[in-house]
This record gives sequence, C-alpha cells and structure tokens, in this order.
Amino acid sequence: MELTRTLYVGNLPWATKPENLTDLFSPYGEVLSSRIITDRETGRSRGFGFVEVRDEDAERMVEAMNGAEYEGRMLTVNEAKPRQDQ
DNA sequence: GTTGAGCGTT
Repeated sequence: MELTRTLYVGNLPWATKPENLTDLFSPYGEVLSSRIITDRETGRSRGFGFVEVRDEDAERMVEAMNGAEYEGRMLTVNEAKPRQDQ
C-alpha cells in the first residue's frame, strides 16, 4: 500500500523551479518532493514536472490544480503514469 | 538570448 502518489504537471513556464511547484501545491496537501524535468543535454526545463504527494491528498490536489492558472498558463495536472511498470 | 506537445533519472 503506497502512501504517496505522483502527479504530472504540464504546461509549465520555462522558468518554473521545483520549489515553485511545492509552493503551488502545498495549500491543497502535503508535498513530499517535486521536480522539473529538464533536457539532459541543455539542462533547460522541458515545461513539465512531477510532484510527489500524500495518497490521501492526491485526488483533492488534482482537482484543485488541474486547469489552475500559473504565470498566465493553464496547468495540466493529472496522476502520473507509472514510470517503469504496473 | 529560441520553443509549447508532452509522462521523469539515478
């Protein structure tokens, strides 16, 4: 039984940092970790990231943040697909 | 010094 879930966050501004994700999602639940996916070569943001949250908060946080506006962008928030398998 | 749909490293 997992205690956490990972949320996919898309349509982020290029300048968004992991701490920004934490600040954005914290009001709606506990953020355990957050990360911005960057291009391995250039190191620049790819415009999306992932936020690890408590399982019990995940649903509410998706509802609250999906479609929310950040720096003029309508965010896409969904439960992340499993990275390896399942 | 750019871009805009997307589901991520060890």
